[in-house]
Amino acid sequence: MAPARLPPSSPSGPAPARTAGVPKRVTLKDIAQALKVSPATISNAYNRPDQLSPQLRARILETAQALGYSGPDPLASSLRRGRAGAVGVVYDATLSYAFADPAASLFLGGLARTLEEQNLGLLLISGPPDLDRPASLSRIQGASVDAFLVYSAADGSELLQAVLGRGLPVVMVDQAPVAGVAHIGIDDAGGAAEAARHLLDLGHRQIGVLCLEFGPPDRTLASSGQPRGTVTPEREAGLTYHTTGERLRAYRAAAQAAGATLHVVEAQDNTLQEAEALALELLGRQPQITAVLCMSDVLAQGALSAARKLGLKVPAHLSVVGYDDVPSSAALGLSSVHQPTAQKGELAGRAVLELLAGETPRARILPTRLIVRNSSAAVRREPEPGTDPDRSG
Amino acid sequence: MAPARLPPSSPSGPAPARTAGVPKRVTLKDIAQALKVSPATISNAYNRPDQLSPQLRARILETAQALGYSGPDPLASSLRRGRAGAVGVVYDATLSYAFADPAASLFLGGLARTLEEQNLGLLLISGPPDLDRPASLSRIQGASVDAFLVYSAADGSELLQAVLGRGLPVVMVDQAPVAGVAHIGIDDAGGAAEAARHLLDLGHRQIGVLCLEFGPPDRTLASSGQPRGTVTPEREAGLTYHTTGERLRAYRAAAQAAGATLHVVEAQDNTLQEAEALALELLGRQPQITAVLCMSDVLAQGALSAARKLGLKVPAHLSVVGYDDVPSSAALGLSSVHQPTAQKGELAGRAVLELLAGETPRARILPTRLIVRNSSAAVRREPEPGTDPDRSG
DNA sequence: TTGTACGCGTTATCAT
DNA sequence: ATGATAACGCGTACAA
Repeated sequence: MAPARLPPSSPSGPAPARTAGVPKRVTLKDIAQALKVSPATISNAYNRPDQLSPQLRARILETAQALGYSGPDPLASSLRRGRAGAVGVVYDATLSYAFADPAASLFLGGLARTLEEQNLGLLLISGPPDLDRPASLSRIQGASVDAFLVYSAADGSELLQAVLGRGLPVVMVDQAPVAGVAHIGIDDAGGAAEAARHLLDLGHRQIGVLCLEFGPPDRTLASSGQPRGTVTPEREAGLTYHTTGERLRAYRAAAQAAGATLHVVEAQDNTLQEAEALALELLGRQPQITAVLCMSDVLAQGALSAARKLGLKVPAHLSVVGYDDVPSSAALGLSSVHQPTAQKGELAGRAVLELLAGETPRARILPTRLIVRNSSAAVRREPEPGTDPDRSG
Repeated sequence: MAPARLPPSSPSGPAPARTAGVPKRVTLKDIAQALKVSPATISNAYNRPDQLSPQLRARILETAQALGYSGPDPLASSLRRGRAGAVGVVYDATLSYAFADPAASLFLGGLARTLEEQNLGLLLISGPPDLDRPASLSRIQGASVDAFLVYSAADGSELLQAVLGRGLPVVMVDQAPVAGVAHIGIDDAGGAAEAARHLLDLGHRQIGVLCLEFGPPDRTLASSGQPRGTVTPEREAGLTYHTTGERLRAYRAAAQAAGATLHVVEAQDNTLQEAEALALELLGRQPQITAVLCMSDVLAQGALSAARKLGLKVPAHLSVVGYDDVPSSAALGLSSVHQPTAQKGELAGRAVLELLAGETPRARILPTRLIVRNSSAAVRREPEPGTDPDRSG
């Protein structure tokens, strides 16, 4: 049967070639034959109009239209030229999660803007739908791209290996540096330390920490009797997400210096819903907590939501500090660590372009800084924290 | 000079072939020659392991590794197989704007999830960086894809024409239906009508409307003396974004039926910042407004932000209703029209898959429904609206 | 200004 | 289980 091709439904377009038995695809050669011209001339008509008499070119375009030929096949063209015209963007998580984070979107936007300049497309390649590694790997091996950009993959991830194995130019973003690979990142630790010190300076000493994922999901955890998000030593041993590690270590160092106690839980998904559930559980279990450090604004927004459900006023009863400073956080009055997310995307794009041009981009670490809004305040000096009737809500 | 290829920096990998003058790329044929085997066998070693003695396959993989061959070239493979392994996603706006909307992200996430099942990649193709139509068009013509998905393009957009011109399967989402083209959408008008009636039922009769873009930017507006966002008859004549049109007409019909007055402004960008600025201007100019209808939650969040800056309490002084019901809106307590955004993406993906399989997907219009939260309330019966001291802030 | 010839790297088919 | 051959659709020297 005919392949899944819709007829050109533009009312203006003439009908495609004659229906001669097999609906064979029209190619450049067909046009050449129809016009008794060389294929090269047809090619030139599309790619180098200056090599052609305008009139011949007009005739060519015309009969091409008439025969239903819509220009050189991009695939064949790419093969011949040796450039795919696209950059592969690899995430070590399902795309649906990637897209759930506004920060990721911002980054991709910046990246796209830069790559568009050179007419490069963005081929999105996500991590495992669940745990289907092989499928992801084959998607990497089969990607028609000129370069790769790896974003937030776990240290030593198979995806990373697969990408490196392709032997194409690679730029890594928000990852542990790998020797010989271009690299763009932010000052994760600096921002985290600033956030932690901010809360410590406000007098908080019992601080909850909502972490991003430590690493790929650990199935063994599901069966343990512990509440979701519990950070066991085993779990912490699998701390392979660079960003999570950097931030957590910085939180801890600051807390230790101030003699404060951290209550750390891990959000398996970077979603508002997950964060809300975790925060509810954590605050219920540890009512002495007066502040929450969050590794993303999405998590922080979940914490805000949990606070509201518990009847806790922010920042009077509970301080919340996020990370990323996504646009909606300004509207929410959320204190957060700002990072130049879109710029990070642009720089990553530049790095790709430089690599493609044979240059060697230098590694860049972008600055972070805390933006204080209305979600953080000095700890309340109460007679008996924990017996506050407000907290029973 | 050597092309922009990074050396395989994995410490375990052996060095790539000998450095014999030209760093010519190793191909399947090279492996075949090195092993004195047929190219077909090498191909089989990668694609059909069962057609091979395990030992021969092992030898092949081994020398491939030694020679720095990382498997069949995806481009050549695609050319030969006749499938590009990717779907082109076309936006009629810069990707950076596309990504700025959480709803768009959600949609893409759902889409990606579905396409991943068939190992199809997502090739993102955005509209003009500014007004550089030709570049966008060439990106469409040069995209190595098996199908296209067009999302929110203007009616009759050149991008749309270019896509249709490729003769590939096409799915359109959130667009005016085009005969013969698969189509997924939502009940834009129904949701908008519900939102409007909600405010009207609450007694609001002076309602601001923050619209999404009417169509591609109109340069002539910039020089006119009118405030940004003003909806002139000329501008409204260029109302080519289907979603905007559907929603606006529904708002108007409902308002007219209730004898209410609408104050319509157009946000040229779907961003919180733009919406905030527009809302500030609008509420300053028309203080009698008691409610704002917004065509997206991003715009609504901007309106909330503006209200705060004006010292207006929501919903006591001002009601705000959004559209899309993105995740963060729940945390903000924003009343909004919910649409099954992620599901829309999945269905769009299904439609693409069906088209690729030679089937004809049926058009689907997904339902919308208003979610009432805390940003909308009955209009205040005040002695003199407009003289309220609170509003002078 | 136009044509010729070849190669890009792979895979399907059919044979052995 | 393995091999030979012919496409796939196009771009580019180079020659005419």
